[in-house]
Amino acid sequence: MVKKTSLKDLSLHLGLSQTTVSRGLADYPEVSDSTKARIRQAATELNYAPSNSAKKLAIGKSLTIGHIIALRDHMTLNPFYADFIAGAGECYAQYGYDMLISMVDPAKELSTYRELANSQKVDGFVISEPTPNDERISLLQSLDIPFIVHGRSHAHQQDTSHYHWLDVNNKKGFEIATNYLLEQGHRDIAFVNGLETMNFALRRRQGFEAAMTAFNAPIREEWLFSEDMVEHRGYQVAQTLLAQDRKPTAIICSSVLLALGIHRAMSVQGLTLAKDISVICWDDCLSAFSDRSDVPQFTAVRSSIFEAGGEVAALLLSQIQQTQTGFQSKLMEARLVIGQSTGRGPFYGTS
Amino acid sequence: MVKKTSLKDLSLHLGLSQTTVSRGLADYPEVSDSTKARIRQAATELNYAPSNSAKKLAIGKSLTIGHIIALRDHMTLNPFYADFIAGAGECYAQYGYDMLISMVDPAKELSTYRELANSQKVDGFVISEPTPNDERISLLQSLDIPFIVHGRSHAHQQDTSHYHWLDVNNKKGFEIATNYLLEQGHRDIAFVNGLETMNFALRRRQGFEAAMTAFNAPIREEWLFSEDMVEHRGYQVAQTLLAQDRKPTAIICSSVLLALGIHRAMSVQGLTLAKDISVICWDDCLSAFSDRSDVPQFTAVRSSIFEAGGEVAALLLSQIQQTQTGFQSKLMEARLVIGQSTGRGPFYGTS
DNA sequence: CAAAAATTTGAAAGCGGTTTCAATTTCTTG
DNA sequence: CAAGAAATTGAAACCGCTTTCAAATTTTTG
Repeated sequence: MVKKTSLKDLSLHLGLSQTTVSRGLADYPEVSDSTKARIRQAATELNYAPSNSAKKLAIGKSLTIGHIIALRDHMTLNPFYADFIAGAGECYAQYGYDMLISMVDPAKELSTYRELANSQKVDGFVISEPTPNDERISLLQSLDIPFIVHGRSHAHQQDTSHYHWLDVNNKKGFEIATNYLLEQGHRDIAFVNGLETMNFALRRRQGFEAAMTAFNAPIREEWLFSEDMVEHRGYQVAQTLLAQDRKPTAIICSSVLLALGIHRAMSVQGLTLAKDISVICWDDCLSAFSDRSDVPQFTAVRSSIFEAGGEVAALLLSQIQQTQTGFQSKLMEARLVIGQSTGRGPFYGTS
Repeated sequence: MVKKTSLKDLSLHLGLSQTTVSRGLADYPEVSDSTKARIRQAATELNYAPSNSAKKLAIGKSLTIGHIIALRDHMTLNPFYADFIAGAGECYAQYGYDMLISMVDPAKELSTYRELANSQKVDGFVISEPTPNDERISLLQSLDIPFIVHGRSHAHQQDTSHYHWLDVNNKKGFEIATNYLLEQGHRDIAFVNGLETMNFALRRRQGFEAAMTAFNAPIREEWLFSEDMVEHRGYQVAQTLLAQDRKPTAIICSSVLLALGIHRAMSVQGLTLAKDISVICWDDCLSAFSDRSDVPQFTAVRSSIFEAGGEVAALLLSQIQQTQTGFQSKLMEARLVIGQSTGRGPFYGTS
């Protein structure tokens, strides 16, 4: 391997001081345009590339954001998280930041945060999937390192002034969806939620219940589900629902995968989407699952998790770069997109 | 924020030289046990954490592996890649390495490799989804930086001595699968492959054809498909197949998503897996799609892409750490796991 | 017990940038 | 044209760690 050219080499070659060369490359105003030009040319000629670690050491920052992922018993990255990271990564690249991803044993999760922060490997963190009363939040607060949470932690719910977050309006999203079904004449609506240990699922349920209650539509306990959001579970839940005497005329569910499973169960029974049962799902716009057709298969409440990743990153970076910034958190709105999976219900035009 | 304790602070506090403290912390043999103990205690007391960038600068390595992901028109991370990364990340963590993920515009892909290598942000790269005659390979070779390819690039096919790779035996995997179907008495076998612009898909096709030919079973052109591996495409292809007069008795396909789509199309027509049509798919054991039941839904050729990620990482690290290592590439074998989607065909027991 | 060997410790020179503060050169202006 | 202002450039300190080479101390040995 050829010896790398350092700033010193470059300055020697140019007959300038390291100072000037450094400034020239960083486009400082006090360097004359002519020398800047010379410097730049020499830099490309000698194929100069600044050493990252030297720079980091000098400026005392890492220009790196950390994402720590706890791998619970080899359960790997879920596809939601992958999209989220992709969105964030795109933003980092734009601002010249790097993304450090650390896969760790859950037992070592907290110590990894501590280590990355102390060794200054990262300038900030993104926390995903906050749990109720998340320990990571208090840890990072005590370490006094910038971070942002994607979603909200229960405990800190009322007092949001203590940490930055970005969340999507889960409640409103499903409130709108439920209202749409109600307006279309549905009353018997089943709700297949994600696991309600997670904050977003709770909020979605609140949205559903708020809409139903406001409309005076009955909520049937046996039509409420809190499931792992995978195809298989959707299939099973739908089987259960379809085996009952009284079947719902509409189902609202928390993920496209669940919707696919529900659809499969319907197909097996010869039932058709929209005509027999209307289905609305929450769609995180995952690249892997989106059908790119003009009229989407499923009517859905959409909120791109990729975009969310980008927003989270942008918020965090602005927090890091500005010395004194006002408190910034952000609630994104999801939007209802009508697809082919919903139709009119028996009470259409009644109200 | 409290001022971080540096090595100097620590040595001053201990009344020792930085040299000794540094050695003590790194567990060098020439430091006496008693001083080591003192050093360690003081380190924890003062909450000392070494600066990463200082270390990197001193040793001239980054202890970081780069994964560069080109985001083609906002198409985000595919779930395969996410699992792969998770596997690799776990390995890196074990060896004290970090993983740097860079999402870039495809136009900037090559320059990003160059920049990361030159600025010494990374000590090596993992290349995924090699294309025929991949430019990245020649670039990294010329940059003289360690790297490993997951999969193989066409051009370098015969001459594999030029770069390290890890691949799964795609050909043999589907050869075995096809043989299984043939033994079970199937002859009319359709093949729904991934896009055959990709090397792995080509190899799978070779496996299919080899088995069919060896068995003297006819290959029907109109039963060969090369598709995007998404649920929707599986559905459509199956619809086409099921609309023909002569239907296959078995379908072999390149992904679980395709299999799900095929299954959906069958359900719509009232057809049952195994009984009416047998389906075998390639299963990358993605955490998101695996059904955790004892008897899996689909008979499949399995090869964990998570594991592959780990192996790739391990191979690369050993390459980096050993000064002089023999050439190491690795071919992993996939294994056939019988599930509920296959049954006997019309020619069972004939041969 | 002195000399040689082994064990510990330390001073100082990097690693490759950034940045402060001073020095030099060039440009204005009375 | 000399003096002051403005524009450029540079010397050297510093970021925090590793490592070479020398020095000091302790142990072993004849």
